[in-house]
Amino acid sequence: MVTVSRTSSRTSGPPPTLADVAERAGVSRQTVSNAVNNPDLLRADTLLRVQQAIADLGYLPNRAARNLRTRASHLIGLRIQAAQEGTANATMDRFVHSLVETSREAGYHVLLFTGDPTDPLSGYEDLLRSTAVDAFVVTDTYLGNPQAEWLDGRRAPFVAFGRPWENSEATHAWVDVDGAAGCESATRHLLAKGHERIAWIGWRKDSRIGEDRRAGWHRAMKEAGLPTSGLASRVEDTVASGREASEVLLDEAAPTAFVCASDTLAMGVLHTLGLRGLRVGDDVAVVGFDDSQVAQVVRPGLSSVRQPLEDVAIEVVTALEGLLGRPRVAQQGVLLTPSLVVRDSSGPDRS
Amino acid sequence: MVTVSRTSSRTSGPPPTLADVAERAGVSRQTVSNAVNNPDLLRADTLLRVQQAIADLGYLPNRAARNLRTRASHLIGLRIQAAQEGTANATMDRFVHSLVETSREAGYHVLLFTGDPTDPLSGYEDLLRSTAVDAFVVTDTYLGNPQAEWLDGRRAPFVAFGRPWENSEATHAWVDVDGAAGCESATRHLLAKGHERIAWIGWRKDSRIGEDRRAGWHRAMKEAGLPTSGLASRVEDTVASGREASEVLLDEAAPTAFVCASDTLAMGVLHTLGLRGLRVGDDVAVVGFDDSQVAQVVRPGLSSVRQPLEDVAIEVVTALEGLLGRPRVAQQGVLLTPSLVVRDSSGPDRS
DNA sequence: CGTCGGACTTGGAACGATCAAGAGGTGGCG
DNA sequence: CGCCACCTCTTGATCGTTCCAAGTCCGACG
Repeated sequence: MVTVSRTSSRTSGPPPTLADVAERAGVSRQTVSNAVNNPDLLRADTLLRVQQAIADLGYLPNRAARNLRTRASHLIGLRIQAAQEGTANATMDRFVHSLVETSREAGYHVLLFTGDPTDPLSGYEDLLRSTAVDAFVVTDTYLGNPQAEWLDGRRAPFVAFGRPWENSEATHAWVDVDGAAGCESATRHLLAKGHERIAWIGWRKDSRIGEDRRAGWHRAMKEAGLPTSGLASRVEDTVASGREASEVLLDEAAPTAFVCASDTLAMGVLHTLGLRGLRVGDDVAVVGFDDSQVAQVVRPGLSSVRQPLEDVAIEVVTALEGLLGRPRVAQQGVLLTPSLVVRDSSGPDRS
Repeated sequence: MVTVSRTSSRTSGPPPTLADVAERAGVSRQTVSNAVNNPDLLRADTLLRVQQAIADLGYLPNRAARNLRTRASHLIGLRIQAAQEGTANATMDRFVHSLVETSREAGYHVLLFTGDPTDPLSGYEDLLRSTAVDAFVVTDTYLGNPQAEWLDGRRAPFVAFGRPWENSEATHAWVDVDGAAGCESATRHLLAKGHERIAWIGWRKDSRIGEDRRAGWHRAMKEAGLPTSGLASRVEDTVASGREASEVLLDEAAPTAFVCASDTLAMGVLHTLGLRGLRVGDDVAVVGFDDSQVAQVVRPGLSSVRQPLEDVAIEVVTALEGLLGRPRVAQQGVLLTPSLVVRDSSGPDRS
């Protein structure tokens, strides 16, 4: 088998530098630099000659040298959680993919790091002070984000995926998904099918995200003139909790449908229905949140609210470009609306 | 609220440099550098004085400068796939977490990048030539890996997660999980419960990984003196394929248990059993592969072969350290054994 | 015809760290 | 006493790029 070199036939020696290109093209270093960074400054024929030399040698600027001179790394730091096997993981995975893709188009790469789970700040500081990254994407805001305040104080550019719940006067850029709108549309979807007793299973009251999603369910019910009392349950985000909560609700409030704050909880509901011999969709409808892998492969398919993570990534990168570019373009908050993926667990229209 | 600065009370100005520390400690730049990189070279009292100055100023070496001088970035490149919603994603997610964690302990960070999905090489070249990363972790080896040959040709350090199936004389470092052993132990597990007609649902014949896993099932069956003919099916890795394959197998070969090459296929089997009113575990046992999120939350729980991804990450990083360290320590291949996670889909012992 | 302005190019310095080699002091040994 | 080895620390050069200010060339204009 013959291996064809992709760009140049040079045997692998030390990589070519700006000076090598300059010599070959018969110009100076600076001219080559301009050819790369400000092509407009060169006469057309000179530019062409330089570009040819660059192609011949397979030249690419040395990252470290450029970073040192320009005081920028073109890297974006993203802290990921310790591997907790949960739905949140898969969601984050989708987001990371989109972020990497979008960042690349903007000329940035994504650097992953971890930190002590109990300390929201660990990991950030070292990267910042060693000038390893230009900016951060902060996602771990589920329990407030001291990161925001701290990074702000350090004048470190960052964009948060997640609203500043605690501090409504926060001035940093953020992008978030309107969970309330998602649950509202899920509830409306069930109302349109003829359900009237729709229950909510969400997270404990100290979860701002959980309460936000619950508000969407509540709003839709009130607008339809339906009661909500006794129809809501707030528990841990586990399958077992979802199962237990749905058992209690079925016994005490006899709902015909469930809207859940997560697919994990929704799976718990499906377990309960299975145990009681109730048909999912036909007897009791269920809608989850996150459109996880699980929702897609379980039988019957689980209707679920899907976050537009690709769009979130795009907005995050746009905000980053605003923070890092010249001139600085400040951006406040962006709220995106999720969509509902309908599957069989929604059931048929009720006559 | 009072914000307490974590390390120093300096107002955020330009970050301190080696020279700043040197001046404060009353020594030269080089001495500070040695204090950081080769503390043994300093006299104890001098070292203490320098360390105090470092702490006072909150000094951290500038990454770009160090990278330029040492010709190393302390970054490891990892190419991730375009977001295909599949079980493989979640597996990769677990691996990425472990890799980031382990790399950090070895002084490396993980840089994510993407490439044209149809071109296994795209993305690698630019990072390599711009000296953005020191090495790669190659995971996308499911369809052979021309990457290995190409990177080898470039003398680019890399470690593959996945065996060089095509080229058994490949000399690069790799780490892989023994899928055959996993499926063998899954099959043995079912044999021990008293099953005799155990079917296999795997991937199409051109998948080396799929054939390897199948070999484990085959070996266990042969060792038990049981027939395998008519009990194997090879299909696409989708839930629907798993459902269809299991229907055919049940009709034509009446197996009492299934071993599957993936949780996705196993989910298809569960669907079939549900549709036919067969009790999972009690009537027909099922074992999947990957221990995905799905296996954990479905009811009844799906027994599954779990890859030791944390250990894979450790081995990968060890191999990388061998490649990048001084002296170079060559490492060939490492094969790790997965474990079986038993859940209710295994069913009770058959009398 | 001389000078001026604009377009383009050039050499030198700087970014902040490490490498290589040298300087100063102390002690041991012939 | 003198030489050398050793330990400790310092000095100058360097990595490859971009910034800065000065230089060259050309045609145009007074």
